[in-house]
Amino acid sequence: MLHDRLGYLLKHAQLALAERTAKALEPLDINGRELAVLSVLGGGPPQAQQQAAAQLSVDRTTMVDLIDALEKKGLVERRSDPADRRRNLVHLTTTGRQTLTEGERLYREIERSLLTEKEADDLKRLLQRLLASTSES
Amino acid sequence: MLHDRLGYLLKHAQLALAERTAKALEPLDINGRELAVLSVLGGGPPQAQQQAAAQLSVDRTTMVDLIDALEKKGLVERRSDPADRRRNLVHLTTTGRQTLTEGERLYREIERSLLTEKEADDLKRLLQRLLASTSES
DNA sequence: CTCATATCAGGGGAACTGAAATGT
DNA sequence: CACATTTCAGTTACCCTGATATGA
Repeated sequence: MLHDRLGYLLKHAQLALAERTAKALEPLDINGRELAVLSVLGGGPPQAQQQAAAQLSVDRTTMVDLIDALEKKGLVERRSDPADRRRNLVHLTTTGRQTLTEGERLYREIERSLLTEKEADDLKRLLQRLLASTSES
Repeated sequence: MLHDRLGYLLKHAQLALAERTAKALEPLDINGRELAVLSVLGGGPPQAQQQAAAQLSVDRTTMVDLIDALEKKGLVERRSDPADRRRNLVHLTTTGRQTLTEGERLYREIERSLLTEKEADDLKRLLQRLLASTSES
């Protein structure tokens, strides 16, 4: 049976969740990836792009485009780091912070509507196991 | 915490597994997607392309390219259905069948090396739950 | 005429490589 | 000089839309 395959299930679960998330975030004019970027940037002091990229495991050049899009929407601002002017510290604007807060709320709502809390915890634990397992060997 | 997010975990677990699978299947000159196609085609009587595409949830035009690649490698053959000449019934060649058997063996080996049997079962069950949940609402 | 199947041309979005510009 | 950060140009792989040819 095909639906027994981990590869198939992972791919389609990811696609379905991404689509669902995109639809829910439409009113905020962002998608799930952009929310994740906002989340990383808003979680602490402003970071350089590459640091944020590393946390999200996205390519440095992909991060340029992501920040471009968020900046165009007025959600973040690049400001060159006075201590090291090679770096752009990415700050959230006031709107960006509001969008982050509301987006996180909507995202949590989606997760809760799809799985029980225990199921979600179990699933995350197993996925982390799988990730660790693939990366170590 | 970012690594708490289902979206992140699903995406990266899927990528990591696909990469791992591709590497393991390299000796057979196929990747995980192609193995999945062989698996669907080899699981019963020869099917038309669109039927196979539906089972894999891939686009009909994507299936054309997938079959093209497998045919070029000598693993499958298109033969027009005598009963309905619009259709191409896709047959596995002898080599294709051997590749499928060996590929399935390697794939099961990967799954077993990453997770215990119980973990894999739990994970698959939860992913199926998630998929069902996203598609119904 | 209608519908179904397969194919092809083209485009969008994501991700990467390699090189350049700038600064430490 | 070597190295780090960002940016850009170009490429690749993937999946889709829309049109066409063929046949039921």
